[in-house]
Amino acid sequence: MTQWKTPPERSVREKGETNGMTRERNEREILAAAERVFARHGYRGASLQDIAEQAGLPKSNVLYYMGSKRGLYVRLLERMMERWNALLDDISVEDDPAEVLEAFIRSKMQLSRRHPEGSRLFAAEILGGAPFLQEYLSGGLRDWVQARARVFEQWAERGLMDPVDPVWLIFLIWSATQHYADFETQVLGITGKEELSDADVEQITAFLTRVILKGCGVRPREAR
Amino acid sequence: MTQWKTPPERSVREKGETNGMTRERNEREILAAAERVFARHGYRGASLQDIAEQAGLPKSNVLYYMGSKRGLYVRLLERMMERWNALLDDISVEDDPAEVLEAFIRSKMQLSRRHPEGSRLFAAEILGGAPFLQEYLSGGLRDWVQARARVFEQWAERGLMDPVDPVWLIFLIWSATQHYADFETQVLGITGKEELSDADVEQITAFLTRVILKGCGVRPREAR
DNA sequence: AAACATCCTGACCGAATGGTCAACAGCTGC
DNA sequence: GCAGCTGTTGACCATTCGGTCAGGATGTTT
Repeated sequence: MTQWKTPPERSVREKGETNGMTRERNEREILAAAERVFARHGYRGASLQDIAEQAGLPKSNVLYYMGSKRGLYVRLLERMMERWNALLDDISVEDDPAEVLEAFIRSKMQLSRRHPEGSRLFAAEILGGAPFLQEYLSGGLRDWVQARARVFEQWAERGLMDPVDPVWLIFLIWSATQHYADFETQVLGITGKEELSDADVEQITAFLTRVILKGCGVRPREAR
Repeated sequence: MTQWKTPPERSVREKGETNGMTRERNEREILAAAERVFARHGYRGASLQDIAEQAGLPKSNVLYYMGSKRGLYVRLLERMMERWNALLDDISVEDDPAEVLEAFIRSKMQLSRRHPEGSRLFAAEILGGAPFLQEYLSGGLRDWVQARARVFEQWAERGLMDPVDPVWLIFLIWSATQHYADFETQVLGITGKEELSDADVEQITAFLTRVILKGCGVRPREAR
């Protein structure tokens, strides 16, 4: 006969909660905890035990909701890709380069700031050779980059900016903004700050905008 | 009585090799394999079994040389820090900003290119909250950054460059160059290349130098 | 050739891993 | 009030983890 422990003192579900509410709350809690753990330790290094503890649930419950470690991870990646795809969705040659570039830098910076764990999760996936995202990188994201690169080139032809390689420019903006999420620990350690305030972020955004726009010969609107 | 397997077909050591040679060769092999695996999967996600297989040795042998997983990891980090510290070792206010910034960008780019695994290992450590490097970040590296920031500020005072925040400038250069090691998978996926050639790297270096120097108002020597 | 140090490695260990399952509890619709 | 989903969870499993160790193999020294 199996020896059972004493029954649990309390269920995780709040007393008056409906089923749907419980699911929603627990899933949210699990996804948040998992994003932290996967971002910090990568796919292999993350453990369901750790995720479960941070979500305040038993490990079995995490598997009940998410099915498997792999499924949970993929779901997090997809959520992050959606956020990314919403960025700078429509630009055209008719737009003002200064406005578009500043909007790009600003919204990318906000993505890093609003979802630092997601940004780091993405970074960890790439560092590990992007086993789950390779298709996306050479597919959807590639098209995204190429389309915007085209617009940059046309701006250059019209003399609105220097004829720099547009793909390297996109990578430059990407890396500079991504850095503040991925390397937050380093930035804080070196600056001696405890956290980056809204004012800090605004200052960094202004710095990046100024240097990058000037660096590729884009004149701010009012200067034309 | 313990049941022994058939004796090994061949020892790892080559037949005529002296002891010292063996140690050197095996340690080199282990460090290279470990750098790859730690970079890809982070500290927790890396397994000694995996490292041992990639080094072509039994797991016990890895532990014989390196003592422990932790020790191996720390040794790799220290090796990478040495490489980093050798960068841009001495600059002064009297130097030419254009020369120094270009040298900084170029040497940092080469570090990413020559030691991509080491760069990624470093990135993974930071992503994980820098449990082994926190002290270094808020100590030695902080001083390194502050010292160079001082010089940048003095250049700005002398009108040799725009009065931009020097720390954000260092981070910009850092992130832009680091990106090509850490996100190599992404860069290759998006550009559709199989690998970055020397010519590609030269082109990127020139692009970054041009944009960043122009962006913070540094005139190349010949233009003064 | 004997004595000694270094090198090598399979067997083994306790702990932790992702995942399954059966038993139970609570809300929901009839 | 009762049947049937939905939610909950401890026990359990095979595998892998980092690490230890004994004992054999090889190289070096005398």
